[in-house]
Amino acid sequence: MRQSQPGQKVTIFDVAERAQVSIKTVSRVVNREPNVRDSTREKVEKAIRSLRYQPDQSARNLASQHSHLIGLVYDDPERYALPSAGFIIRMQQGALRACRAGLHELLIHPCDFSKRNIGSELRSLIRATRLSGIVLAPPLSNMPRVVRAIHSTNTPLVRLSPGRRLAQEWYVETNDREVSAQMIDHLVELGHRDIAFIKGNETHKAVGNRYLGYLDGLARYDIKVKNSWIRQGDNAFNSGEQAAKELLALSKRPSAIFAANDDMAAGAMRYVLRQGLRVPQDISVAGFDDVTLSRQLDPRLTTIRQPVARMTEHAVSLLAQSTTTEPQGHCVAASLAIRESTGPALHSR
Amino acid sequence: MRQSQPGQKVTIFDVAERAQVSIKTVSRVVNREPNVRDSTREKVEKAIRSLRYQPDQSARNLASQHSHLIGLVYDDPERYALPSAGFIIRMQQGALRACRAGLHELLIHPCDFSKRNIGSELRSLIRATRLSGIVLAPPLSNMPRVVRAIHSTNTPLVRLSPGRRLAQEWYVETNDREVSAQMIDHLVELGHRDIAFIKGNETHKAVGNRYLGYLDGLARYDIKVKNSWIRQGDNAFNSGEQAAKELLALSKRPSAIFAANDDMAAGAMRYVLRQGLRVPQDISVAGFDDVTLSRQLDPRLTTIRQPVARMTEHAVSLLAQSTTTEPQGHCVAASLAIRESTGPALHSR
DNA sequence: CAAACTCCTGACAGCGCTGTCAATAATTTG
DNA sequence: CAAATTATTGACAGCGCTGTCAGGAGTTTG
Repeated sequence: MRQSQPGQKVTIFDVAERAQVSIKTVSRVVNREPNVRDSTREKVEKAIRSLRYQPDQSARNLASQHSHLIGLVYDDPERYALPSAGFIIRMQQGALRACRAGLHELLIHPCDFSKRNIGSELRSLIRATRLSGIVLAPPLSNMPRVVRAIHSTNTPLVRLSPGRRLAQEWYVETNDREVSAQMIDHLVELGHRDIAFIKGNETHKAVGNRYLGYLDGLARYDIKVKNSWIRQGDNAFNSGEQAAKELLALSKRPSAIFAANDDMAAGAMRYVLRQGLRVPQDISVAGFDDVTLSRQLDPRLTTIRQPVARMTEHAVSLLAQSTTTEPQGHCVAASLAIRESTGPALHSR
Repeated sequence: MRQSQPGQKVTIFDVAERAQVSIKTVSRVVNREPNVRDSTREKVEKAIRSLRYQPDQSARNLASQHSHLIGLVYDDPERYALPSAGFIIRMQQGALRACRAGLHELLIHPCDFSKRNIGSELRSLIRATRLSGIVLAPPLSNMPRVVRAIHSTNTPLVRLSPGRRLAQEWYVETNDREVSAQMIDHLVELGHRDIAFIKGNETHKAVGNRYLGYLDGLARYDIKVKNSWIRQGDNAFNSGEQAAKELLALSKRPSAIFAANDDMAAGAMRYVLRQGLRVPQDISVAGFDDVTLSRQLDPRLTTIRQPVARMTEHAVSLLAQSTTTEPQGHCVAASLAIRESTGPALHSR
C-alpha cells in the first residue's frame, strides 16, 4: 500500500483508486461541488488525508480556465516615502486570510497610478495569469480608465472605497463620513466646540467624505462652521504643519484640530508642540487612518482606525461568490482609536 | 486576417500559423531557448507582437512541471506592531522587479515563525503551487527546521542573511559587520570616543554581527571596550529606552549611543530627550535598519540603510540561474544614512 | 564526394485536472 | 407500481503548452 513518500507526487488517480471511485468524483469532493453522497464524500476525504493528496494548481487552472489566483492591485508606494507601507501590509493580510479560507492564492501587483498604460498593463497581467478576480485599491479604484480596462476582460472586480459607485458593481467601502462625525462627537464630549479641520487631497474621494462627516458632526451640535478654521492640505505631513501654522496665527484659535489623515495630523501636532503649546492640554489633535506613525508619536495620536484588512478580506470573499451572485456592495465599519492627543478642552484659558 | 480582438484568446497555434512555423518553434522563441535561427526568431517575434500573444501561464506550468512562481516567505508581522511593514514592502518591491525581468510572478507567503508546523505548511504550499523557487527572509532563513523542509522538496532556495551558511547553498547577505564598523568611523570622525552599544536579540544572527562590527570599529581606533557601556536589548523600542536609562545613570556616561536597530535607537533617543538632554548636542544616537520611523523622529535618526530591495531582487535573479549554475552567495552593501541625531562630540562639557 | 558532424525544426505524447454529457441509482409522484 | 423526476457517478475529450526524439538542412572533414 502506497504511503506518501516525500517527493512522490500523489495524483488524483491515486486517490480515486484508493477510494474506489472515479477521478471525477474526487474532483467533485475537492472542489466542494454538490451532488456527492455523504458516504462517498467521506470515503474520498479519507483517501485524500491518508495519501496527503494535494491538487496540482497548474492542472486545475488549465482545465478550469481560471487560475484560482486573486490579484491585489494597488498603487505603488515606491514613489511615496513609504508611509503607506502599513496600509499595504494590512490589505495583504486581509486578502491572504480570505484566500486561504477559499482555495486561492494571492498575487500582488503594485503599479504606478500615474502611468498612462496601466490599463494595458493590467490586461496583460490578466491574460497571462488568468486571474480569477481582482481587488482594486484606491486611488486606482477611482480611475475610470483602469476600471474599464479590467471590465473589458470580464474579470470579476471588487473595488475598495470607490468614489462614485456604478450600478451593478462589486465594492467594499467604509463609513468614513459617519465615523468622521463620530470624531466630532468625541471632541464635543470633551468640551470642544472650536474645532478646526484640515482637508485632504480630493483625488481620494474617501478623503472628501471625511470633510462631509466633519460638517455633519458640527451640524449635529449646532456649531457654526467657521471657514477660517478649515484649511486645505494635500495629505502630506508638511501641509499639516503649514495648516497648523495658519490656524495658530488666527486671533481666535481653535481648541482642537481634526485632520483628514494622520500624516497631516502629525504635521500639525509637530508644529503645535514646537510652538511650546501642549497637546492635548492646550490643543487637541486628531487624525484619520491609524497609520503606524500615529502610535509612535508623543503623545500618541487619537485617530480613526480603518478596517483595511477586513475590507480586503471581505472583498476576496465577495470575489468567490461573484460567479453565482448579483453584484453587491458592502460597508465595513471604521472605529475611533482614542489616545492621548485629545483631551478635555480648557475653557478656563 | 485575425487581429487581437479584445477577449479573444490568442494561442500558440495562432502564432505558429501566422509565422508559418510549428508551435514548438514558437515555444522555443518564447522561452528564449537556443538553436533557433535568427531569421526564424524574428519572424516569430513579429507574429507574437502583431497578435499580442501572451503565453498561458497555467498551460506552461502544467507542461513544464513548474510554476514560474517565486515564493517570498517571511515572518508574519501581524504579531508585531507593524514596524517591519516598510521592510516587507521593500522586500516585495525588489522581488517584484526581478520577477518582471524574468518571466515570473511573485507569490507572497507570510507565516508565523513561532508556529511548529511551518515546515509542513511550506511543503504543502510547494506541492500545491509547484513553486519554482523560494526566497526566505530572516529570521526564518536561520531556522534549520524550515530550511530542511524546503530542501526536502528539492525546490531552489535562496536565503536572505542566513546566520551560518552551509556549503553548497544559495544566499544573499549584507556586510552588516563592516558597515557597523563604518558607523564607528563616522562617530569617531565627529570626535566621539565614548560610544555605547545596545545589543539586539541574538536570534537574528545578522544583529549579532552588528555588535561584532562595533567591536571592530573600536579596535580600529584603539578604543578600549567598556563593558558597562554595552547593554543588552531585545530589539524592541522599550528595551532601548531601558538601556538608555541605565547608560545615563552611569557616573561616566557615553557621548554617543549606537543601537543594533532603529527601534531601540528610537527608544533610547526618547529617553535621552525626556531627560532634558539634547540630541545630538549632548548625546548622539545612531541606529541600524533605516525603518520609516527613523525619518519621522525629531531629530531624524542617523542609521544604516539596508539594501533590502536589492537583496531580494538579487535573490530572485539567482533563483533564475539556479538550475544551471552551482550554488553561490552574494553580498550586497549597506550604507550609512547620516542625519541629525549624530553630531560633534562636545569635549568641553 | 561520402561520411560525420552540428544546427534547426516539427510530430507527437502527455502534464493532471475539469467540463460535458450520458448512464445509472435513488426518490417521488400519480 | 410504473412513470417521471432528481441525485449521484463515470467515460472521455480536451485545456495550451513543453519534453522527447527523430529527421532534415547546413557544414566540416578525410
